[in-house]
Amino acid sequence: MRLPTSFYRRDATTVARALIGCVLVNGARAGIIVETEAYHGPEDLASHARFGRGDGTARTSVMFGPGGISYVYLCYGIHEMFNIVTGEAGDGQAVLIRAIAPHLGLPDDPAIGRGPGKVTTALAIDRRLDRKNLARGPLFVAPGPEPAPPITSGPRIGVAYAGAWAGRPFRFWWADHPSVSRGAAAPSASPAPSLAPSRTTVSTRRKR
DNA sequence: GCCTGGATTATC
DNA sequence: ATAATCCAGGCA
Repeated sequence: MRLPTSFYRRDATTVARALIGCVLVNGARAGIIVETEAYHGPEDLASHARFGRGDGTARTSVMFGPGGISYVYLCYGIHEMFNIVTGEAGDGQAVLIRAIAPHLGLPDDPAIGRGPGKVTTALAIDRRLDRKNLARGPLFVAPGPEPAPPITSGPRIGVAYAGAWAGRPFRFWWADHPSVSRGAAAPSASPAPSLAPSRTTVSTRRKR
């Protein structure tokens, strides 16, 4: 059973949240989606859609098509990123799959799909699977088992350049799940920093 | 054409 | 902290 096209033809934020707990399948391999990010249309300064639809030649033109199609691109020259186009034709939206937990055909290691580059490596997804219809073919998403998992949201990762859009809570993850790429809830597990001896180097600068 | 900078990850 | 490594956008 796979999710129907209608599932994807909704707002990116709605789809990003709804995908948590679903099963991402590529052939004989599958993982449970535990972390996603919503990217909106041209108004979203963090989105690849921010430069407009680019008349057919642009890598991102697929984002302006109807929901339910894959969008796979190369980031930093090294990592393949897997996205699913959402909304209606013309919207320019997509959801990035940032982390999966191993399910079928994968080593039972919570780190195997922890991070967007790891997701594509684990499931053997690359740019040959760009622009594929998830309603048919070996690449698709199936509904997850009930009950729905606990979901938390927060700012997207690595988009500090996006001005006001950088801080919006468009990242969703399965609360406290070990395969989430960065500090899920970390409820009160914090600090108590006081007893630490003075550090000699002051490298407190945080880039992203 | 040339330059810049990423929706990252592993390692120095 | 930074190398690895490729492509799109911006400008000349």
